[in-house]
Amino acid sequence: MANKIQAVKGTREFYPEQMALRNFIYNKIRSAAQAFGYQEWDAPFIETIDLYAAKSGEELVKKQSFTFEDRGGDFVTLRPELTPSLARMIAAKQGELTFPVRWWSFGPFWRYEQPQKGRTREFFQWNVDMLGVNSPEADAELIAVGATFLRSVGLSPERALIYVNNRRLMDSEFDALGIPAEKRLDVSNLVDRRTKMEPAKWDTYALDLGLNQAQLDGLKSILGNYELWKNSDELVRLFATLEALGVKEYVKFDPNIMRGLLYYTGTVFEAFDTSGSLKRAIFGGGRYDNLLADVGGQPLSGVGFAMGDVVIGIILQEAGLAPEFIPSPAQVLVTVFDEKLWMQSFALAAELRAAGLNVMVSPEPTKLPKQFKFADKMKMKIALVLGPDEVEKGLVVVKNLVNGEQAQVKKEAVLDSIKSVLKNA
RNA sequence: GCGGAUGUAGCUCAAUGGCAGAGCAUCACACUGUGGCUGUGAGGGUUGUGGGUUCGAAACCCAUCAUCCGCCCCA
Repeated sequence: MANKIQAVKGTREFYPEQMALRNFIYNKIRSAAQAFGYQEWDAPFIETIDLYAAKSGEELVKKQSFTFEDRGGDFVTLRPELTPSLARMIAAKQGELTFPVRWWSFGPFWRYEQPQKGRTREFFQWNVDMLGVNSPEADAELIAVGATFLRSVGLSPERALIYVNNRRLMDSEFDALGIPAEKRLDVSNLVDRRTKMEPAKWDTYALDLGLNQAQLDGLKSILGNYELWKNSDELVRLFATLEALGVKEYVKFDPNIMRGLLYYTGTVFEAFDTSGSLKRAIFGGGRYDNLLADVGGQPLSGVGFAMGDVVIGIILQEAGLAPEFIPSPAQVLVTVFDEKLWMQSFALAAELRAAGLNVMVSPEPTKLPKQFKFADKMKMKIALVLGPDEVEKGLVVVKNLVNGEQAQVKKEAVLDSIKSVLKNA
């Protein structure tokens, strides 16, 4: 056991059961994105370190990404996020793309962080972006894509909500309090930490940052004011659009949602599970301006969000919303009676596959009970038996494994018999 | 990078210094043309690894590795 080579820390091993969940998520993601006309795309999994260093800061890249020197002496990074690649690819074809661009992607990402519940070093992430339009109505569409996904996996608004805020609104509120622009990053961090700290310590922290008591009281008043969105034309339009799009029940205004200051400039949003054991965001995103500035494109506004597969996977399992795992994609087993009749079973299976069925045949002439047990474990629906009696008369036994009923039918009628059993199963 | 917990059969876990066990799973048989249910039996262990204390260690001590949980961070 000690000599076994273990999987790299934080990587994922997808046994068929986990793979089924991943594919379930993928299929729901695809449906939600395509329902709004988004196109699937992807970028390289490996990029030069410079692509991230330019925007994200070198320390972040070196500490929290998988970076190594390739055989040619170049430093490359396993992609920790998709946005820089998106920016480059959009900029490269900015003159020929049809705007607004609506793109979505689902693929692997890597971050060199300490694994814990809901976080791994290797994960799959759904990215959805709309580029080339700057309007609250576009923001609402992205939120609606996310809400459509939540609804499609069975997460009701009682179970999951998308909290929305607006950076411009908060900036003007901070201005009104006399908080200088250079303190905004600190204040954003302060707001982000509010739920994690004890109130008294949070107050001290705020005063340490240089806020005066009046500003602190004003800040608390803002963060407790859930009607504040009415002061923002953008948010008023956003919520009107969400109502028209039929997803308003999934969305709540919350002045505590900040998402840092790195590149969000307008609407920001984060989805949370409201009743599970995980306090991590399901997905998050917002509006960003000047996405292409660092990669040499013309200014272009966009809105987008990202969702990792790990947190949503845990939530679906805890909520009992993960689909039942069906081990075998084949619903029909053609049993092998004995070595003499073995090839007849293979031939029958081939006929059935040609007719479009998924069919398995035992790869060895084992005892019938063993073959039936196998079919049972694989949750197969039908077993066929080709014994000496049947072969002699041109018959096949079709057994319904769900209710145990079986019948001898003519070989030509096997397909119809199977289809009728499957229809009723 | 920091802190806490846990490593015993394939899995979930007992055994608190004195013979390493149970349940589930696996396999066989009851049942040589039929799965699930039941019964009987069998196989399966360098107690994560290395060292130390002891007449004696799964247990106590040290180190190490791994996993989980949290902090930091979260592009």
